[in-house]
Amino acid sequence: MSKSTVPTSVIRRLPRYYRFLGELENQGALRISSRELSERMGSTASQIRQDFNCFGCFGQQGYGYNIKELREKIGNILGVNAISPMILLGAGNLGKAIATHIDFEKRGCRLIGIFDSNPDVQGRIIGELEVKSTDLLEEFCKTEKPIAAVLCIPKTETAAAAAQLISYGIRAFWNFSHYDLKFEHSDIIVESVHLGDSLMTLAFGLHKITGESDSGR
Amino acid sequence: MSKSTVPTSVIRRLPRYYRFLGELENQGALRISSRELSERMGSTASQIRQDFNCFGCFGQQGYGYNIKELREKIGNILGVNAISPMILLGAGNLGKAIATHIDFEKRGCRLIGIFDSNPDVQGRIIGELEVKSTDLLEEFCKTEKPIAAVLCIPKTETAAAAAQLISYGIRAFWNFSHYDLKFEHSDIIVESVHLGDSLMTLAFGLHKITGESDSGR
DNA sequence: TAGATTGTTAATCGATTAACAATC
DNA sequence: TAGATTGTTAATCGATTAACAATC
Repeated sequence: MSKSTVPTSVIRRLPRYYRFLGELENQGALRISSRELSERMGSTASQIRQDFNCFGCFGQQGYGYNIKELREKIGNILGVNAISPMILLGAGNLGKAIATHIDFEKRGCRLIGIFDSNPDVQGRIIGELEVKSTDLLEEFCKTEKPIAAVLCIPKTETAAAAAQLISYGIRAFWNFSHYDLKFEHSDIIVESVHLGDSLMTLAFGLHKITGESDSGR
Repeated sequence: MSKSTVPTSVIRRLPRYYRFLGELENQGALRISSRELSERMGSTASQIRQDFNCFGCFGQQGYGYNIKELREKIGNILGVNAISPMILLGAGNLGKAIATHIDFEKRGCRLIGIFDSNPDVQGRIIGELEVKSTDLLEEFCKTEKPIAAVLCIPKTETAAAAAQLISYGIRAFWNFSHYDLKFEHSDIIVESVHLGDSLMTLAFGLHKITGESDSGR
């Protein structure tokens, strides 16, 4: 029975809590206080307690938090056990890397199909999946009912592909294309990873270090 | 002569402005008002004017902003012309994808070396670079003086590798490992891309859609 | 019980939005 | 000039931090 709406800022921190708690559990730790966790994670004890309280009372006064229990609860909130079937579009370098590098199962997802419009890559095996033609998408979605799609396709194709996928029942996108997906009046979920923007942010920092010479005044 | 300190929230929006302005320029548009840009980008005109004013006065009352000029100015702030030499560690699936998929040059960076500790991948060509042994790192850094490093290495190796690289003169990291790099008392720049966390955030949204059945009560 | 640490309210801080005078 | 739109200040909103009573 979660509080009405949990702020996105809190939700974005949950996977990180989950990771840190996992490590602590592996190290054999049983309990942790918000203060100690805050020191390890570089945040404040106050924020940690506030965050957890969005979902109910996980701790015990005078004791702290039970690591195993807390981790499980956060896992349940994130839905790591409610596996969602996903497909991936675009078996280029990036698509291949995502498909092989990410442990979908650990994160509440399962990759059940990979598609590419390029006949040259169709038929190749990535992980345990054979790359299929995008012509088979509609039929596949009808029978296998994936709920989300990873988009590793060029910017120019993204809008059309997303629209098509929605008509096939896809409700969420993990978007790696440089196109800014937006669906104003619908409940489609979009999680975008703009690698180019991320690198530019880094470049800005570098520029500040190095470029004390230029500066157009 | 930029204002004392620009908030990170603003800096993170700059690459996106840069992208949208690039598209407008390609479409042949000459000027744009903060209102029109806000509608295209899904933000507010107020925010756009505030953001730009962190760096000085880019527009003209009654007219709006000159697209070409504005884009150039943002590009200069981001440092897209002040090329920083970078190296990449870890030529696995992800490292290979980053090296080939990202246009570093467009974003103020140049990839000048790829390194991997695994002899099996050493010697392979990725893009235009040959994967080198990590044994050659120190010597390479001495002569080529890269300033930043992309980390596509396993979590367990990240802390040690980062410390080593800093001793070789590296000042910034584009971190794809699942390890949370932190350098409390130094001016090292870290831009982390936690793909796993990103997927989990998506999974949370999916869980909310699908999992109306369970919910611990 | 006394000490520790939570849950929760209140205070602060920063970021976003609104408003409007300045000005092209 | 009149209309449009910025630059900038003020108001609002949300998120973070501090404080402390509740309680294990």
